[in-house]
Amino acid sequence: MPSKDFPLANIDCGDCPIRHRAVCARCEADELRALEAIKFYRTFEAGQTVIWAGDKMDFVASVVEGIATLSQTMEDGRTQMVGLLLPSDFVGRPGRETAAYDVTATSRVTMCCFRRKPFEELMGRTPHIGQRLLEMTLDELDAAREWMLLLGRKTAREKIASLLAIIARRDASLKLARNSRSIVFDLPLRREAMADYLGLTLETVSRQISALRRDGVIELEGKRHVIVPDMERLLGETGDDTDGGMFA
Amino acid sequence: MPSKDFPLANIDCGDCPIRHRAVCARCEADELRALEAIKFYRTFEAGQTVIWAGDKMDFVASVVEGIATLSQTMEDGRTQMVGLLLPSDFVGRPGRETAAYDVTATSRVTMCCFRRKPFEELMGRTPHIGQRLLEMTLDELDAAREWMLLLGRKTAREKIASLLAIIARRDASLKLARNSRSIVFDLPLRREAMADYLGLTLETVSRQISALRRDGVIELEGKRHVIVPDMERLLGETGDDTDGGMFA
DNA sequence: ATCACTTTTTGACTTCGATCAAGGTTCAGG
DNA sequence: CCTGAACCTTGATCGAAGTCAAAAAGTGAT
Repeated sequence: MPSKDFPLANIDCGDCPIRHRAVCARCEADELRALEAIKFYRTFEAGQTVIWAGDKMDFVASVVEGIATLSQTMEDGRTQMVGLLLPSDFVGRPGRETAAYDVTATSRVTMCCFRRKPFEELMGRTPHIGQRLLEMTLDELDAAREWMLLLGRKTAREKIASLLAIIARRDASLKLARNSRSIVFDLPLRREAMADYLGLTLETVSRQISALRRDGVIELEGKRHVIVPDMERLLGETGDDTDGGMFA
Repeated sequence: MPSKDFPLANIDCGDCPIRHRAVCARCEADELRALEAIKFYRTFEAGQTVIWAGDKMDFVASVVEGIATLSQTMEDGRTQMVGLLLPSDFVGRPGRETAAYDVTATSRVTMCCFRRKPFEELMGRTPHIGQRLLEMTLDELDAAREWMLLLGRKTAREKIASLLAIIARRDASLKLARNSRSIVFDLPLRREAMADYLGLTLETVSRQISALRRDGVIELEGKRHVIVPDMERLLGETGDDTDGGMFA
């Protein structure tokens, strides 16, 4: 979950890692060379598991393109998604050998990986990388806590509206499509993945999306393409404080 | 939420900040002097609000004694606890002016506060403080994600069992009370606070505690004093993976 | 275009936890 | 010891979301 100050629009990872949120910005030339030396790219197909919880993970990585999810599964199969990884998000934890969660590619995903040990050494020599990572981690913690409120206290309808609002906000590139107020975007997740994210069943997700459509809060073209005629209206359905304006 | 490697037993904040998890361990004499210069203590009575979400917060702090909670409230009054602050836990975010959550003292709480600006400067000069804070933040993120699984996918009974297990684990000092297998501890929260933590109502919390008592999973002396005759049994009720042994 | 497959929608029914409403405990202070 | 307030328990009922089942819509390969 990225911080609000680094919307996707700012990211262009074609020149990775220079533009990476985690490690760019204040890096000097020799640090960039050091990063270049330990990086490599990996691509995963849609549906492919990037790594299983408990596996040894000898790299940390940054999502360059595509969408991946972090999730936990109980023995009996119940699963809860605990993070959505969008381009520029960071995966893996310096100082930890094994992955704590399953990481799955939702679409075709390219990651820029850094070998863990050398990355940790570089972090030790370069304080601002650690500082940046701290900021990002604190942002993720805030996002996780906002999600706890959603999971613990919101109704199914509010959960769906919140998810749509979050996707709309992150998919800032499409904000101005069509004219004036309308916001248009594609759902990057299947109904089942949405359910895993929201702590619901896929049937309930489907029903609530249908209900929001019936009530005119959203329009659908196909199953994935969403049109929000009035963003304020959608935000009103989230149960969140609307003043302060996330879209201000 | 503290890391597992720093159980409460290791903490003795009488000599704060030397023994603080966040800032101790590797500090040199002059850093300790710098910390001494910017610290002050504050005490809050049970039930008192330490700080409201949105308030200006010009310090960061470490809990020395007592228990406080972090929580979010929606306009209509629904509230969700998002963190439990036990002794040695850190509150406040370097680089942020305003509090993101309500902080409330559950019991009488003493905090060791550091003025934020000088603390941030010290952090800039002393990389290992930032590193330690990153480790702690990552631990909190893991705890938050574990909590997301609980909120999204566990039944009321599993939620209660999980909370009891967590409290039992943190209250390590009392593990060996009585003989052999029994574990004994006091609940640091009222039923309503437990409900806010678990995403339930207080009635459901009460009912499920009664059910666990009826089924012999726990015994109660008064409302707060809990005896767990067989920890494995309780862990079996949490829905979590039991192998790997959190109590190993 | 057709077939096989996955994903989504919708319907009927059930269930878990919320809600509403009494009572019961515990404990501090008179 | 009594009283009031805060906290907890239990019961009856209700409703939101889960479960089970089937049909519809989309997708991709031949």
